[in-house]
Amino acid sequence: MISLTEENYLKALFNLANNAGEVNVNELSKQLDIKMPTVTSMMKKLAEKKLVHYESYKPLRLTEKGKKEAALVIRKHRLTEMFLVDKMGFGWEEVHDIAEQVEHVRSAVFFDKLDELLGFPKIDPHGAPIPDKNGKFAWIAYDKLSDCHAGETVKVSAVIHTSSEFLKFLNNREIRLGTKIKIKSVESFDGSMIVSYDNRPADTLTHTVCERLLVEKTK
Amino acid sequence: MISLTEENYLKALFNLANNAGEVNVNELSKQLDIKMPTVTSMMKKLAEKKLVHYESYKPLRLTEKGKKEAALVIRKHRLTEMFLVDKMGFGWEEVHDIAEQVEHVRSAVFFDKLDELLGFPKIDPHGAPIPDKNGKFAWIAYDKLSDCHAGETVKVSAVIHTSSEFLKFLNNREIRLGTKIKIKSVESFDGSMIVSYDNRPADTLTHTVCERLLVEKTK
DNA sequence: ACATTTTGTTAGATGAATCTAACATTGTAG
DNA sequence: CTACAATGTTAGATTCATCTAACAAAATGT
Repeated sequence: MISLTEENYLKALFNLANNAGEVNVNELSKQLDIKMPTVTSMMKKLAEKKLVHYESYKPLRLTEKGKKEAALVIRKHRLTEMFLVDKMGFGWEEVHDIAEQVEHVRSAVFFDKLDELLGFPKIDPHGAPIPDKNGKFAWIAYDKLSDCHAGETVKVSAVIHTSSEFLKFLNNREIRLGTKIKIKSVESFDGSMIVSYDNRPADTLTHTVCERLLVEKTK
Repeated sequence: MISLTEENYLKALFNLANNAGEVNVNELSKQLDIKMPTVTSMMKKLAEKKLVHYESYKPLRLTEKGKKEAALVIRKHRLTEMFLVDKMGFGWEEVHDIAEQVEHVRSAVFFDKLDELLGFPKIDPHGAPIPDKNGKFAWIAYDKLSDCHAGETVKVSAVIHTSSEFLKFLNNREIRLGTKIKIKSVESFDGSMIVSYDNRPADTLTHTVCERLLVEKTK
C-alpha cells in the first residue's frame, strides 16, 4: 500500500525527472517544500519498497515499478482535472489544487467512471497526456513555441507550468488549446515573439511565455 | 484547522448521538474501529478545541461548535453522494465508501459547485437531509414503517442504515425512494409485514427491514 | 589546488494517531 | 450488598512524517 505522502513524492519525482530520469534531493525538497533530511529518509523508505533507486550522494531515479505507480497517480490527477473542466464547468486555471486533493481518493470504480463519462480522454485540459490503466503514456512530440521561427503558423497543443497565474494570463490573452498562432517576428536579443491569432491585434509574447507553450506546426 | 481524523470522530459522534445528544466512549470506539484509550485521548484533544464536552466517565457530547463542524462534514458527504448518483450514474448502494473519501477534500469552491450543479438539493440519495452552509439541518419528521399499521398506504421517503448489503436487498425488491407501499397485514409475534407495491405480488418484509424504512403516510 | 558554497546525510527530537497492559470506576445480577 | 462484568482511564510504546543541528561529500571559482 502506498500512502498519500508517498504518492506525492512519486508524482514529484516523475514530474521533475530530466531526460536521464534523474532528480536531485535538493530539487525534490524544494518542489515539495519539505526539508532535505526528510526527503533522504523517505527515499530510503521508497527504496525499501522498490519504488526508487537510491545510493548516497547519487541522483534519485524511479524504478519501473515506481514509474508505474507515479503514472497511476498522475492518471487520477489528470482524469480529475478533465472532469472538473468538461463536466463541472471549472476553468483550466482552477482545477490543479482541487485535483491535488481528489487524486488521493482510493476507489478504482470512481476513476473508471470518470474515465468512461469523459469518453476515455487521451489528454487533460492543459494538453498533457493521461496515462492508461497500466501507467503507459501516449507521448506526443510537440515543439516549444520558443523553438519556432518567424513566418510559421502553429497550433497551441499544451501548456507547461500549469500555475493558476500563468493560465489566467493566457485567459486574458484569449489563448487556449487549439489557438492558431502566426509568428510575425522574433526578437533575437530576448527571444520574445510578435504574434497574431484570432483576428486580434498583433501582440508580444515574452520568451518565458513562449517556452511554456507547446505547439504543433500547421502546414 | 480540523484534521481528517478529527473530522471522522466528529461525524461519528454526530451520527451516534441519542435524543440527549450523548455518546459512550465504547460505542464510538466500536463505530470507528479504534481502541477505547485512543478514543479517550482524542476526546481530550477535541475538548481542548472546544468541539466536545468531556468529563471523565461521563457520556460524550458535541459542543455547538462541534455540531456545526460535524454538520459541515456531513454536508460534504451527502452532497458528494448526491452527485455520484444523480450526475455520475452510480447506484445508491455504491456511493457511501466513495463519499467517505471525497468528503475530506478541502475546497469550498468544489462543494459549492457540486451544490449548484445539483440545484441545491435538500436530501441525499438515501433521503437524509443535507445541512446548509451554516450546518443547519432541515429535519423532516418521518415515521418508521415498523410503526405503521395494516391498511395504511405509505411512501418510502428515506432509509436508515445505508449499508451496501441492505441497499442491494432493496434493489432486489425494487424498493426505492418514492415507492408507495400498501400494508396488507402485520404479524404481531415478530413485527413482519405483508405488503404490496408497484403491482408486484404481495411480499413479506421483516421487522428489521421495516425499522430501517422511513415513510410518509399518504391520504 | 585549495577554500568556499552547495548539496546531501546522520543523529536525535517532536507531534499526531495509534496500540497494549494495567488499573479504576460504574453498572448489574444474584 | 457484594462480586463480577462492562466500561473508561492512565501509562508507556510504536509508527509515520516531519523538523533542527551538526557533519560529510561534491561542485565551483579564483
